[in-house]
Amino acid sequence: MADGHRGITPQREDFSAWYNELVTKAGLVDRGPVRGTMVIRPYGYRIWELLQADLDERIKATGHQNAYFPLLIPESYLRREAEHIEGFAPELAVVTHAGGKDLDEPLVIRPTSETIVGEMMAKWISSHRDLPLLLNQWSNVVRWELRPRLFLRTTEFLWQEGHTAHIAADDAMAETMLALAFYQDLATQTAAMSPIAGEKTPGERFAGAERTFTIEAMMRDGRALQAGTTHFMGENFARAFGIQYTSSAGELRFCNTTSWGMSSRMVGGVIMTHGDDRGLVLPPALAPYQVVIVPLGRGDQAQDVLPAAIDLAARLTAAGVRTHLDDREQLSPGFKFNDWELRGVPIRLELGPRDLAAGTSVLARRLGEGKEAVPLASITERVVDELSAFQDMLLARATEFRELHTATVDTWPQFVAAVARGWARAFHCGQKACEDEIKAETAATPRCIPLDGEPETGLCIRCDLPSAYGKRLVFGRAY
RNA sequence: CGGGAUGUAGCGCAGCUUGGUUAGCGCGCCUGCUUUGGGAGCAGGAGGUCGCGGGUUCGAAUCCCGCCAUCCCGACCA
Repeated sequence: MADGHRGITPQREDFSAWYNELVTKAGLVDRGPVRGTMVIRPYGYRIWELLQADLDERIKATGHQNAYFPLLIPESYLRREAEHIEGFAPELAVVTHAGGKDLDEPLVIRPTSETIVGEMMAKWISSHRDLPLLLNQWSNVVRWELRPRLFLRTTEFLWQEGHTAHIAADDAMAETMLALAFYQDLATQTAAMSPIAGEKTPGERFAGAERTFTIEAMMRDGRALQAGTTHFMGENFARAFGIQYTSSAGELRFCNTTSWGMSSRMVGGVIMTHGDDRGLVLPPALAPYQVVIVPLGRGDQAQDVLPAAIDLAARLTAAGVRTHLDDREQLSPGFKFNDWELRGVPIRLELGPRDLAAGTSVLARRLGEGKEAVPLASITERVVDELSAFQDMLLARATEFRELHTATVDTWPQFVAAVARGWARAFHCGQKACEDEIKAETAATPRCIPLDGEPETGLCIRCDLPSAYGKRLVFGRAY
């Protein structure tokens, strides 16, 4: 039935409306009572947990340890690093009243934890033997952003922040690149996104960092999403917080530090990378349910079908497949099909009297046409193969989409056209003022200096000065 | 902070211009019966301080003043 209230606004009609309707209708989130806050519902939180588990494993496997630092930070800490406070001051939430009285010193709700981690590192590090110190924390942070968007930029968000201290700048740089690889691998292998890894231009750097790196993913509206970021701080924070060690030669030296983060924004990235007009499309590695079984038939028929469905679910679960049996009696099969398509389940299995008689189950993929009857005897192997193929297909599709919407350009009109529908690879002079002009005219910003870009020189796409980075930059409109 | 819009049942909306009995509709929810291979049908039922505060009036969801909140588009940003 074509009841207008069902379904969601098509992407082409209004991408933002599509996104907002989808995240709520698919049961991922609800809005919180405070502006810009969101309640992450079980289905959405499970996706986050799967991302979290995957990344946490990568972090621990490389010698990092999890710790937890306090939510409240003395305001004075933030002021220790000049650029840092300047960058974050406008978006801080500050507690000025507690325990029934005004506080002597206001407490900042962490927007990020460099300062308090730095303070503690200074206490814990005294010798070169204490280095490197490799820490990570999973936490929430609060930033009073001007323009919230569900998952992409919420007032409070969940993330992971790595903080490390090293002897040599080289070591800290290697760490910065290692963390970038975590994100690139997570995004590619697990989220089936196809981001470009690269360095931020000086104008886009993290407040207080010497160098900032990023992975930039392309959403289906052609815009860019920063999906993970790593920072080489040099000695900036070490000097601000007194993070010093005595070297083997007996000299007192400052550490080189790094920080790096991946947030719940990534969930929004997954949605906008793969979703379509029917709803979510989840990569199997992140799908709360990889397979949903819809039993068909009722009454006497159900007496045969339901036990068979339960058995099928058990076999799939035993094979390591996250399986859900949709045994809701009051809902019709058609409703369930649409519901699970909205919720992005990669594979649906239908099991009814006709299937039981034939010894099969009908398999339907979230993308692609048609259904197929699969023998029950070999179904677990088949499902495992299908999930793997689905995961690969999504990555290939995301990569193809990104390439199709990225143009290498050498003239301003080409540039304008390219960033209107996707990304442009172009030369830039490196001047901040020139970046600003480009942004004012096209809404596009330099997303990154791609790591894998070919060495090349040319003239700035905007002002014709010589290129500053020895290769083309990726430009795009960003979230 | 600039521009635009909206606040009426869990959700989506109508009613407001031209004030007037118990404030409606669709979806959802509850009960019963019938249904179930692509968003089921019928019958009955529950659910509302009409965002908040003033004002005008015999009478305000409706008119006037003020306030608050949220959403969308920009600037800021993971």
